[in-house]
Amino acid sequence: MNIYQLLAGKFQQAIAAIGAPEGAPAPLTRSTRAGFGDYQFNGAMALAKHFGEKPRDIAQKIVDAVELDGIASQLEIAGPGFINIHLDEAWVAGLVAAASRDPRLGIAQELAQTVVVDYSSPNLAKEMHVGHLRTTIIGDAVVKALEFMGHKVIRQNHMGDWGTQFGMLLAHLSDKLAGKDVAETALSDLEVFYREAKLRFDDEDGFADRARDYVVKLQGGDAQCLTLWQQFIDVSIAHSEEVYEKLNVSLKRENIKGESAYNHDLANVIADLKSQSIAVEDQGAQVVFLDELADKEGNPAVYIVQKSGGGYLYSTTDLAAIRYRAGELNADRTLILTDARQALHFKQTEIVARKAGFMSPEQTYEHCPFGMMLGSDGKPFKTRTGGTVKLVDLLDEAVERAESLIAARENDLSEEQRKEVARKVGIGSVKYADLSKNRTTDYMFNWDTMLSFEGNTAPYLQYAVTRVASILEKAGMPEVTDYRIVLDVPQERALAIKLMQYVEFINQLTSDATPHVLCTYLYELASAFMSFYEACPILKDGVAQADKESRLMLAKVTSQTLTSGLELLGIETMEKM
RNA sequence: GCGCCCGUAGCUCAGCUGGAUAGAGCAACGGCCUUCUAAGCCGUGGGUCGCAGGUUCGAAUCCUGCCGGGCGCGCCA
Repeated sequence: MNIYQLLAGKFQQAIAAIGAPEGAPAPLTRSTRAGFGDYQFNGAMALAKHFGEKPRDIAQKIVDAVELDGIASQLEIAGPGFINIHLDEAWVAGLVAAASRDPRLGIAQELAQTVVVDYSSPNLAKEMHVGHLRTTIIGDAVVKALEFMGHKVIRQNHMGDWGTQFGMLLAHLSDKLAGKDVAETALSDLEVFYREAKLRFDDEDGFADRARDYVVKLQGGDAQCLTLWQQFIDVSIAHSEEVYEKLNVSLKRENIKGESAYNHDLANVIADLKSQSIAVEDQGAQVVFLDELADKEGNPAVYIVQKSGGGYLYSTTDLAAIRYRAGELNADRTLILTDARQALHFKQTEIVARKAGFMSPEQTYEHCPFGMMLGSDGKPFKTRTGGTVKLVDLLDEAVERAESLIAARENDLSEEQRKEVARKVGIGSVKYADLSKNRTTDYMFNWDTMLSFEGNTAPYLQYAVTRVASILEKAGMPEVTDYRIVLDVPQERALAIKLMQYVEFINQLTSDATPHVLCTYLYELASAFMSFYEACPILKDGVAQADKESRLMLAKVTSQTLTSGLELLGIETMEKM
């Protein structure tokens, strides 16, 4: 059950019934203040203008027309014409009871769309670094939420496995091989290997030319080059899989659709663009002039699709990818998670793709940009010496820090349990700190804040889960699940309504690719539970049996909802901490 | 020069499809553990929503112009 959708539909009908014009806005929101009911309908003021009547009179007509018998216990008109909706407690109690018997918590799946999500996409020439964290975990939360809502999701890890840098790496690799295996030839540290190659590329006579030769041979399909390249890629992929494993991210090898996968189609893309006269030659290169993005003097923006030497660019690859996703995969939506600096590129790419008919008008292409991770000084996050921070190092440090914090606390965890809790808390903290912020802007990375175990953090939510788990374990939840739920105490009522709003936030997450809205919701839910926990004893002496049963059900649904939500975010929970 | 994003409490951040008295957390201060895990709960103080106009019944939210910061703009990805 989606309360918001239900109410929105009812009010749509109501304003239509009193003669509102088609398409008149029907603004419904969750109330911001306890005194204003649970939801509020704010459409009366605008309609009053249309009808030339007093807003409160219109509000009254809407109240008379809307059919909420058994759903709302009270509708009140307040202020200039707000309609405050107080939900009927028995009705809400019924919803909670139904949710408690349903693994999906009473949430219906939507009409399935096919959604391609392009995320993570590390450059295989180097190790994954902190810059890959956001795309990887935001993307993973988005795909999990989409799947939860019943959509067909195609994960695509658009790995950078095919650029000019590979010529450089292959040249360096072939020198170092001398009969040895690729894996043991310094690929254990990709970062060092890359630096060595880059150094030679920049300084060593003749090396750059050999590197370029390798690119040509590789793109031309030279068997020996491809073999070396494949071995290199394998080692590199194994490295990213290790990171995904640590991160509890669902990307698998079969989700890889790297740049190399489109190599065979790049010439076709150019030929197509030329035959449609979309791409034209300019200074030896093939370019598209975009009048849509012209400057004030009317100079069109220039979008290069093929270099003057005949080489292809990432624009070419992205166009091929669009054609594949829209054509072969029939994607209704394509979501691309990259940093905000590429916004212009994707805007241009979409314009060109649509001109060329690579996707139909109803298919969407959604670039979901995000800001950079900054250090406490407000500058890009770097190591003390100014180097790039490897993702594995960051994650290992998180676990270590969590471990020492746990060790300093009193608990009866075994050594093994403590390690496990430290891992879940450490990784969860890093992920949650990132996921809980609006992705569009840069954000400050701070160990102390994310691991402080207070406030809107992963540990707070994980702790809430253990508290519920502890009660449920002590109560030894019986099979009978048709307990009646009563919502007499304010904290019970607030918790119940919060529980039933889960789906509203998942919907927002999937439509906007914004996991932080789910984080905010889960934090509010956990807070509502904590307040309930303090105010409403469950297993203590003197609690009436009816209250005990009802509260146990509330606790159970809370546990399921928190666990489900954290699962979508890729954050692990535990029984004890 | 042009374009995109951002500016909200001391700090970190929500809120931005226009709605009532702008919210959290941290930090500060005051309460609550012989009772379901105090990694918690309850409470107090703290704001020219960068500035100035405009639109409207109503603006942190939409529009315009400034100021400040970040990023991007023909052969890297």
